[in-house]
Amino acid sequence: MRPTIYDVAKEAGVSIATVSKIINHKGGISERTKNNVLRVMKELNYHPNIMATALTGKNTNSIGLVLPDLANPFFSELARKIEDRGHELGYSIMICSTDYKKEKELKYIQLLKSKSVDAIILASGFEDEEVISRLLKEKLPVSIVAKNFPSISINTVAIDDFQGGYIATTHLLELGHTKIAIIARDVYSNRERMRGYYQALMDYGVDYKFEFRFATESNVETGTRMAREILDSETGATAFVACNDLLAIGAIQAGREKGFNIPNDLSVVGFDNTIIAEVYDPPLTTVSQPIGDMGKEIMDLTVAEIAGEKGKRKVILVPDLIVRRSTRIRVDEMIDE
Amino acid sequence: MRPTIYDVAKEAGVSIATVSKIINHKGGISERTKNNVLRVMKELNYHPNIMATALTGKNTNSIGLVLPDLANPFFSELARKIEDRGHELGYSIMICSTDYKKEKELKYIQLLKSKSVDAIILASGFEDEEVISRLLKEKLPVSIVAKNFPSISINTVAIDDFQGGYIATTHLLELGHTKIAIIARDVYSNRERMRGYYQALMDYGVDYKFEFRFATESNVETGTRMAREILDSETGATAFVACNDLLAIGAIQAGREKGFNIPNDLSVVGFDNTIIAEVYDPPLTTVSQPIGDMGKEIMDLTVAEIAGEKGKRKVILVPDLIVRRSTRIRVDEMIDE
DNA sequence: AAACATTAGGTAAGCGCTTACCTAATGAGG
DNA sequence: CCTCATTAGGTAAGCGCTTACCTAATGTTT
Repeated sequence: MRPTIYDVAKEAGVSIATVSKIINHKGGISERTKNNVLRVMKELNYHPNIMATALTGKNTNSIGLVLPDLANPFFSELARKIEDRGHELGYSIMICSTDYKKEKELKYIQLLKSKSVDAIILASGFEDEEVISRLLKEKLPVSIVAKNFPSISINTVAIDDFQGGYIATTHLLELGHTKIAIIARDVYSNRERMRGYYQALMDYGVDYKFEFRFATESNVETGTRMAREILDSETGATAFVACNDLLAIGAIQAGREKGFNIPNDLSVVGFDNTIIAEVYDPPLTTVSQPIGDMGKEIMDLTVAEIAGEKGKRKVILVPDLIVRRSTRIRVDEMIDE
Repeated sequence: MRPTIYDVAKEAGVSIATVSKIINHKGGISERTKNNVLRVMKELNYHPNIMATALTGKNTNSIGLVLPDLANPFFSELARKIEDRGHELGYSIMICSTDYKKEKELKYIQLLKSKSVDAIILASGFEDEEVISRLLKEKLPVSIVAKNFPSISINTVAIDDFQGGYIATTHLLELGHTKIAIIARDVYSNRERMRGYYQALMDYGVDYKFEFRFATESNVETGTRMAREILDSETGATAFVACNDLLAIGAIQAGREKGFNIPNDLSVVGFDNTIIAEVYDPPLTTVSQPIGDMGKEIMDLTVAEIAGEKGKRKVILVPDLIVRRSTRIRVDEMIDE
């Protein structure tokens, strides 16, 4: 069996209280005794039983992370950063993937609570504010990353989606495009990006309308399907802003189906700057969410809240446009003809 | 505060023992009492405190997963499957990324032990058998996925890497290639794949030699660098088998640098069939590890071991060649000239 | 109807740890 | 040399739960 505090106490010839005080760095113990006990702990390879510690009201040093899909590169990169910062700070992470299903969100939150995690980090997803606000009623610290609920007071790290949509669109606008379509899902962040997109269009005085429909999923096929519809329509498009890299790749594929060269005949900007954007051919121009910073920040905020620091904060990071080779100055159609 | 078993007992007018027996489906309780207690539990929204349960020697229903890098698509896809199957079976997963560092492996294993996980799943990595065999000394169930230690008796799910290397190479051979180079890292699985590669070359009687060096990392740049060296060398190559998709993409990029068309002038087969292979242009011909099956199998094996089923098993899955568009029949150089 | 088996439920110890409170020993102040 | 702080360490209760063992009240058997 694993050694317990009793084994250490007996071996060191002291009481368990003394051992406990040493473990917890409480005072009132002489250097001599302390060193001796420490030595015995080493010898026995003693490690406190976290369950027992947690039972007495202390923390479990574990944090739950609830996200839509761990297999999605954006979330796995984010999870990795959160994990790293968590470990630095002494916390382990339990990950749950919800597939954007409300019932799973509820189920996993319940599960994490019953595991006595010290806090829960919610990443994106969670269209339903009720889930959140119910959760907030309890004393359990909760924070949100990669998504912003403007109306809820909760530790948050997110990017400015509006600005992301704005800079993506502006980039295309400055390249001379006017027929710029957008592919987005019906979720908060995407809607914000669309607002940025419309704003940019307005600011540049371009009046482009196309028959917009929300994408239902975040994958390549959906992107292809959506882009194909737009390309086939009356209005057409010479550029796309896609609300994530997978959709962007779908759009590129739709363009290629039609024999377009990317970026010469069709420009596409993605979103998220996942490894896929980097690796794709052509490498994607994309709006980069600073995943590393987000992960670190949210972990720091969360741990601060666990530690009892009360002020809630919202950290809005600014997205960055990474210009690669999927976008290009628009060659005027007239010249071609 | 969260309600405890005492609250439920008092509210239902029974003793805590009765409540406990109901929770654990032990007999000796009348339907009437049982239903009443169940009702009270609902009302109070009671959930047993897992820490307390674990303290009395029962399981924590959590499993540690130690893998090299959660941000790597292969591992995040695998982790997702493991997570899903784990949740189905009632287990939560704690993930730790080691970056292939032995010290982190040790550290995280220790951490997971102190968290009282019911079992640990080791995914790939772990070049050092000693880490494993030391771990096996303890009663804690340990299993390995995506890697095989032939000499150690331990629950294992892996693919037949030798065969994977063999079919990748054979595919290229049958397309008429003879100058087939391989890009691999110095880890067990890659070495096995190389064995398969050499075997295939032998079986087809081709005698191609190039100056082989191990890749030091698994990323696109490294792949590019390795491929460039080979392409620039005296011997050259018309095809590559790369030991993962990222390296494969690197090789393709090296080819393109030289003005090669893929697959016309250079064929490349990857390994792992991650989302990147699917999404890349051209889509990668790659050896597919059945990630879903691996995840499910390893979880099942692990849970069986927790449940006390003793027979250890090694499940070797067969890899599958997914032919896409990064490989092509070799057009004879003579014709070109 | 006596003797016993069954059934339903309760009592209390113990899992490994923290902590409020207690005690003994040492040293300082007068 | 006595009193009182101070310091080093110990005692024991309690965190929420499980479980071996016990008791009381039924039902069965002859």
